[in-house]
Amino acid sequence: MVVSSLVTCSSSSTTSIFYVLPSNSDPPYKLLQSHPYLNLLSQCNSINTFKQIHSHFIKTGLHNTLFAQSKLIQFCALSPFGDLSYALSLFHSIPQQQQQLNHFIWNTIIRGHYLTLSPISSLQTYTLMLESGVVPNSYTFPFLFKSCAKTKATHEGRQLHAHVLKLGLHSDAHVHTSIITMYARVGELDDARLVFEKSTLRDAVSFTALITGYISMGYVDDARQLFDEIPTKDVVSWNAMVAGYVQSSRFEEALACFKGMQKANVPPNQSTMVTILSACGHLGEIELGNWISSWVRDHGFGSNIQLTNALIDMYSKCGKVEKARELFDGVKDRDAISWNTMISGYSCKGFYEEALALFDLMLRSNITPNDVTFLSVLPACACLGALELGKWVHAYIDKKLKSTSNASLWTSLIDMYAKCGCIDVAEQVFRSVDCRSLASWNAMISGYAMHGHAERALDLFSEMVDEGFQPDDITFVGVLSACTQAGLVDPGHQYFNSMIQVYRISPKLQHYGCMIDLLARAGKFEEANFLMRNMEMEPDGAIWGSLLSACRVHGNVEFGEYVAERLFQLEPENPGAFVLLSNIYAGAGRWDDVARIRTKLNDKGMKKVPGCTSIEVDGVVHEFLVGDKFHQQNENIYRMLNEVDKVLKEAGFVPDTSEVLYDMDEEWKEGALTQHSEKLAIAFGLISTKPGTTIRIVKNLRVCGNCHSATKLISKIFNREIIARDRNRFHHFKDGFCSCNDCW
DNA sequence: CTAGGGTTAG
Repeated sequence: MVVSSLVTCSSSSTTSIFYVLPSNSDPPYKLLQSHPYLNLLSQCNSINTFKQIHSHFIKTGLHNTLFAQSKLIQFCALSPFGDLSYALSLFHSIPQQQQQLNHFIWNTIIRGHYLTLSPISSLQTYTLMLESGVVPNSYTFPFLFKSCAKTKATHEGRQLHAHVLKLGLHSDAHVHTSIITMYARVGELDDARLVFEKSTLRDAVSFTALITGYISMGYVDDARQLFDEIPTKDVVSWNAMVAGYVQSSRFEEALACFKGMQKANVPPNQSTMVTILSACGHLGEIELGNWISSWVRDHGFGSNIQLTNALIDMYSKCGKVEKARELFDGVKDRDAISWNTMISGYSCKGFYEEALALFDLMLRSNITPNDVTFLSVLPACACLGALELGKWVHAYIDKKLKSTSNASLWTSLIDMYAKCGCIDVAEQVFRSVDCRSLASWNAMISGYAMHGHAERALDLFSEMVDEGFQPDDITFVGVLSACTQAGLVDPGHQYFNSMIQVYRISPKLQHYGCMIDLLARAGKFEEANFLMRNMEMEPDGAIWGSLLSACRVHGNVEFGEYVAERLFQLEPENPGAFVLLSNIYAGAGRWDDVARIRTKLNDKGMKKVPGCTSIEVDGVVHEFLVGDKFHQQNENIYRMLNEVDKVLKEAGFVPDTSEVLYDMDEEWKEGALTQHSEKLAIAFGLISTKPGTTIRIVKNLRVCGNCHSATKLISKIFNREIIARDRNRFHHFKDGFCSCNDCW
């Protein structure tokens, strides 16, 4: 509709290009500008105050002057305290004859529509303006072009461009630049360049408009070439270039550009610093970050919310999360970005409980969360196993953010459900997503893999390929780990080879890691060793660790000693390697060696990472450490533990004590085993949920053989499904069996 | 009396 009316108006306007000379009876502007009531308007900060001022205008007869009317309309249409519909009713109360005399009012209404996020109404107002016989001037066009840019109205933009040429306004600097910006923003770079090159107007502003276009399309190097041609670069052109590098993740170059700016003696401003802080965060450049922090303080920008948000982001990305929180707490008027930045800071650095606590505070403070919020909250739910909260977020997204077609959000939901043990719900979400992204396929495949559903993972991989998706390196991490979890040696080899030969993906350390783990678990230590020696990179701690753990399963003391020695060299501070080796010795009954390792550990002052299991009950996450006695319900939990042990004993359960680190007497070992964190969490689950309810727990370490056997029996005797996530994968315990088939 | 280019969270 806009298109056709523009076309008709454009032809009619060609026949009527003449300017109506102002012939109204307004007093001279100077006289009115100093009128006390007009000064009142500039200080007005609410619509009620405005109405009072308006009534004064009426009482004094001032409202009959076109100038006063235009000022009233200006306030209503443009002020954040204004009201566009009020502006429109004022506008319509002006007789058409009078309207025709005044460009200012039309231009203001067009701008008002643009500001109230209704750019189409701007264009419609423009057509009304033409129909009324008013000839647009150079002030009319910039906001029209901005409106076209915002709605990607390329066709309308071209027509407006034609109008500008017919009216001879193309040599006006403002109009000229806004045309370049329009073409650049709708993605018509060639046209933007053409307009730029045809004109002799080549100042920093028009250059920067074009440069920004190139940057937004990802052509940063072309942008740089243009940038170097700018005769005198001002602060905005420098800012655009610096931001260009940041937006394309070229952070070092952003900092280099910033140095160039300082060398050129162009003082940075707040925009510069916001952008540079982002680069500092990504690079971990805390020193420059600190310097900017002082700059902000010294320039009196301490209460600038954008700068403070950028500082919060920089500090948390550099690992100074507490410093970030201090800044956050000091902000008076936090905006949504402040909250999201802080949550994100916690979540990215692994402070999941803090992230969720802040999210809770955010909701209590009546701040509306958005998709960015949930992209931090969902991974925290996933890692903590906070399923109830995750479900709440899902419902919220369904209700309020359904229109947000943010693909990452659905991927995060799939990942959250998978990691919280609900693989079937993860699948439902996956199936319900309209526009599946590569990431969502990857999340689903990895989800199946960590639940030990190798077949479903591999089927999904085929389905994905059939639908024309090109798998990436992350896809193959999922596929290969599915093979590893299920012990599928031959298929594992086949996928590994097809990754390299068919999909031309060069294997990364993680892929080799899966293969080495797969071979070692199958007891094929020679093959595993061969692969490790022939890969292009050095094995990391995770690979040596998986080998060591396989040695423990297969009781391979000799190779285990060799592997442990490598691991000690690589990660001297990691107690896990000592613990595993000691377990290997214990399994072989070599208690002298167990003692030797223990002494080594003590000499180094290292402590085993304490086992920790969390369980969510009624939306609250409860954490249990080994031998924890600090829970509110401690007595009831231990009463339940005794009950569990009694029932297990009656069922003929004999604890296997070979995995205990220290060579103590057998009775003590048994005592220590009963206090493993997963058993505490399960006991708490048994007393605090209804009979028959599924119990879901998350453990920070791998589950030990003893707890694994015990949990299988508990699932049968207490008739509970128990879904346990350990460091490596999921275990679904049901009716005395586990989904991992005792292989993990 | 109005109008052109740059800014942060994922």
